[in-house]
Amino acid sequence: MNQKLTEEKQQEILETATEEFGKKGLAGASIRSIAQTSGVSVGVIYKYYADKEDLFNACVDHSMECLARVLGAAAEKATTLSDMCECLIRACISFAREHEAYFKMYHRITSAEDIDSTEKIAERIESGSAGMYIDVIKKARSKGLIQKDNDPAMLAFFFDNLLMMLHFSYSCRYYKKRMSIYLGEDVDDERLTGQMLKFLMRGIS
Amino acid sequence: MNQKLTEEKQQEILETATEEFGKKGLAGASIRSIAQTSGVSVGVIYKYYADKEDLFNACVDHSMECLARVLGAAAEKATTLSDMCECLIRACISFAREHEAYFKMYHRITSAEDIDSTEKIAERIESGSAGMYIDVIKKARSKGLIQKDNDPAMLAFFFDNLLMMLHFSYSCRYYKKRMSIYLGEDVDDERLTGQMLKFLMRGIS
Amino acid sequence: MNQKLTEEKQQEILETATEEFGKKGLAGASIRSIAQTSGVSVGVIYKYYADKEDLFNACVDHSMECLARVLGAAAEKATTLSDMCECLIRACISFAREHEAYFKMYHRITSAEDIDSTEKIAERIESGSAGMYIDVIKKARSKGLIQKDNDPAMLAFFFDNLLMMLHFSYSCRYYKKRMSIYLGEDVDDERLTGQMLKFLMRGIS
Amino acid sequence: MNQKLTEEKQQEILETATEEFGKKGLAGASIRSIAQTSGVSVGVIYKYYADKEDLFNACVDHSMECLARVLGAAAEKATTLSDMCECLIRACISFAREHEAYFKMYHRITSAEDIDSTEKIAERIESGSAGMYIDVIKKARSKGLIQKDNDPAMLAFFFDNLLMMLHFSYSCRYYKKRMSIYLGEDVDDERLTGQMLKFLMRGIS
DNA sequence: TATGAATGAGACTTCATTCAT
DNA sequence: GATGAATGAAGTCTCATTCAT
Repeated sequence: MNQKLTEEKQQEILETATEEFGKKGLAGASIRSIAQTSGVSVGVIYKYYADKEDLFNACVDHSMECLARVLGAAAEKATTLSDMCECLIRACISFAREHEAYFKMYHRITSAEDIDSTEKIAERIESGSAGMYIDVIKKARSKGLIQKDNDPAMLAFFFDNLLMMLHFSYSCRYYKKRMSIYLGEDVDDERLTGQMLKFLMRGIS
Repeated sequence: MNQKLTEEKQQEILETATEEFGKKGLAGASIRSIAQTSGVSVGVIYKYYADKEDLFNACVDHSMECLARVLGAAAEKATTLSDMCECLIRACISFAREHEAYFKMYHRITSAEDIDSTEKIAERIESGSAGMYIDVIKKARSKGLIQKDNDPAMLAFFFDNLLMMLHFSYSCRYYKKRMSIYLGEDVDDERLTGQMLKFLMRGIS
Repeated sequence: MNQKLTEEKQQEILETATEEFGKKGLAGASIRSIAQTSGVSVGVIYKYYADKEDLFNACVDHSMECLARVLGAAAEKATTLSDMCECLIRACISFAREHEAYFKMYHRITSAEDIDSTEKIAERIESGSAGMYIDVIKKARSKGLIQKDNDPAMLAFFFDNLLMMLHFSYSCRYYKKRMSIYLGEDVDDERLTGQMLKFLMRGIS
Repeated sequence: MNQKLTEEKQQEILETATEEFGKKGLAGASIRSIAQTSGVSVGVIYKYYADKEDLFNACVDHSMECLARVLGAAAEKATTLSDMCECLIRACISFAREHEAYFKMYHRITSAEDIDSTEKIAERIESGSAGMYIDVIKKARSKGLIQKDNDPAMLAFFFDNLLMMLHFSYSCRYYKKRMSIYLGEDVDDERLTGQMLKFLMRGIS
């Protein structure tokens, strides 16, 4: 079996690791467990990644790329502010449902308190969407759709805050439970989308 | 050095542990490090807490009690919906600034994916505020301040979502950085409070 | 309660400790547990005994004194060899039944492999009975009750070996079970005494 | 140094551990010390054994197998009762001299007072020889070599008791010293064998 | 090149012993 | 003198990382 790792195997390692890190965090995850679940030897992981943290970072990158791709696509195909919001909400919900692991990973990143690169990672992940949201809102404001006394950056911030809580609510155990406390056990996605959209659009404009 | 532990020393252990757990999580934190930072021996921690997890839980309880006390007080002294929102926002910001550790701890709780008690903890922590927010909003709706087609539970959910992101933005490294990307390096609390209040009140009513 | 320990309390500590050491051995026993069971503080034990080993030794001494007293008394009141054997067998059985702890302690002593004083303790404990048994047998031999080609020391050795196995069989878990494998669950002491006496007397003479 | 453990190294661990457990007991023995003495890392021991107790049990099994093999062989090649006794005595002495550690281990087992499996272990170890000895004696009795008023089980019990004391006297420190008190410093094995055989055969028949 | 056994630092935890009260 | 909380060395065990095969 001394064959080079296939591309798929590498992906599998990454997915498995993302799952494990998302579930147990950097400290709690076990390299051996990741290797076993992926069906590779421990050694091979160290051929591709310098150490545990390196693998963790790779998982972060992988998750964030996927996430950005999906949300970016959702935002692009929209024409109006309202449209964009709706697309993003829907994308969030369906993607979070399907790819819990990525959002769990995202949540892990947000709790990295003792890693030096936290700020750099935040910069890398958040700048894009922040800029985009602010731009869209600025344009809407210049069109008179938004009152002048509202700060576009603030609005974008609040908007993204709601979006973040939304995807965590659909992917992380604690937030799932919390949502069920507020909205009951079986949330009607369609209804939630409608209510959130209304809340958002009223809040922005 | 065999002096009985003073009440303060016990508090110090709890605070130090909260800090460490907030920073590194349950798995990443080290009892020895907590003991050293608190200036006590390792053994004494096991006099007061059965094991690492027990200490972790004590930190959770301690943090959540403080948090509930402060936010509860803020909510109680308000009379109108708008008042309550403002008080809560202000309380959030000032408390998060002063007690980062408690909110970091809160954030740790929300990332517990592999602990069976996660749902129970969520229940314990979130039920109170959820009920209260929903009640207040229901009353406002029955007074005609809120349109009938809005679901009070949804509104409360969105409201609390914004509040959560607010305190994390003032206490957790990642979220701090993220806020600065949106709002610049030195956020004007007063201005943020005003903008958020407006956003919120428009969204709700 | 700052009163001097009564004589009874001291005895209680000794008995409790003997029980614990007999059950768990020197390494496995816990000073705190002994203190708690005796109803005294840990500190007081260290007033009377320098350390754990010192307490262990005191328990050894205590057990061996009791044992020697009982067996000595049994041997003394006998006049003939056969009489002495019977008295010793009976004393062994009844004493082992009533004072398991002392014999467990005895068994612990025999398994002390890494203590320097093992040989000294053996000397102290075994010399007396060895001398006595050999003397009695020598006398019997000079009376012509025993054939000349038998070595009194050897006979005494075999005799005491059987006696040791007898008391362990009545006090230690392993040996109890072992005896039940040979003799069935409920051993008839009277019958055992009779058979052993016959075996012994035949063997000796 | 990351060489795969050879079969011999594994045996060495087992032997070293047997030695250490025999000397200090389960509680007193140290895994680290066993590892060091064996010249392996601590971790490797946990590769082969789940925990300390598992290693202890492996040592018990190993010792008992060896012991059973040797004594079994000794018993088998004998044809008469007297022959068997002589063979067993000789096997006991020479094996105990050469493999003190196994008998120390045996002695440890007999002092396990607080382990629930004590009875099961006793069953496993003692049943075989008990059955065999009783059988042999029954046959001898049916041939008229033994008087009818003797209980074969009792005789077998006394016989094995003497055998046990014999091997402990040749392997355990305390019993070694005790034997020297009875028989002098340098015991003549040949003479002891002869005397014991006579004592035994007289006692039985 | 892939493997996975071996390594050993370091984690949690216990408990004999001390000593301020 | 008695107490029992505090100490901290030492134990068991885990797991990231290495490296001979």
